[in-house]
Amino acid sequence: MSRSHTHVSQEVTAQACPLVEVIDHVAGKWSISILVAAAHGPVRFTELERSIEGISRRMLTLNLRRLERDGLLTRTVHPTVPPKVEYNLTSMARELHSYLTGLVEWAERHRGSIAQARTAYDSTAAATQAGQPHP
Amino acid sequence: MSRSHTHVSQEVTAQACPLVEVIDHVAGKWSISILVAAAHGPVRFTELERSIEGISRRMLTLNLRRLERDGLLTRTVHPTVPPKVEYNLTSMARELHSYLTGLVEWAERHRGSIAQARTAYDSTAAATQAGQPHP
DNA sequence: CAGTATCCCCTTCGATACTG
DNA sequence: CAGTATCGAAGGGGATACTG
Repeated sequence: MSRSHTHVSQEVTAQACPLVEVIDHVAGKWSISILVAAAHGPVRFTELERSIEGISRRMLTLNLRRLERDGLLTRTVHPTVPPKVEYNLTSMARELHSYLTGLVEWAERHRGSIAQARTAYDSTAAATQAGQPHP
Repeated sequence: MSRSHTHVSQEVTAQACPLVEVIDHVAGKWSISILVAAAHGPVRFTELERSIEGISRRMLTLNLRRLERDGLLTRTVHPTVPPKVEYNLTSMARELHSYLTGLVEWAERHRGSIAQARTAYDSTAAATQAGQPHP
């Protein structure tokens, strides 16, 4: 996304770091899963990989790096063999955590209603214009 | 190791509406902007288009449809000329709204710290491996 | 164990143009 | 006003293979 017209003069941090981008990083589906999964304490790479259903190693790494860069996660490497890397939430991220769990709990509570809403919407669309992708 | 093993995944994904997908729809950057912008009352298409900085008409339409399909927005067409379409949050979405504003306020509060964290991270990486992230 | 690197598909998104 | 249609560029994301 490129800024089309911006109030360029004053807040440099706002320029370097648009709100929408922060939200995008923090509220992406993998970010949320990672932050929630990492909240209960130091967590290792493979733990995350196993506990987050459907994430690939690549996506996990990418998101981990981005969250670390944004100051939401700390990454601690223990110079042992085999290597051991632990991730923790920063205090900033711990503050975020309650909103995220609120969101996740909301999603759990309403998952059923949403599924129903979709079915209803799809059948309405089918009745209206009789052109649905094959079931 | 199944302590803190979340029971939300396996059998639920068998259903049509995985949790991660719900979260993705509801917490995407445009979805959040739209839901927050639509919270204060009936809002029209062009109002949204103008109030959400950086969104394209296409993205607005796509996200609006998806939110409507998921049962988070109602779309009311007034058969006048010129046409008038109003969007409202459903009660389900109104419940979501507090978490979303919490998130947005968090992002506003910490935008500066995040920008700093990025700068720090980037200079550390540059010092460590003399290789900048791809421009 | 904890990643990187590479290939490649497929979705996302912006730009633009057209319509009821 | 409130969309829909189409195109082409960008990059998200999976599969796989390799490394310190």
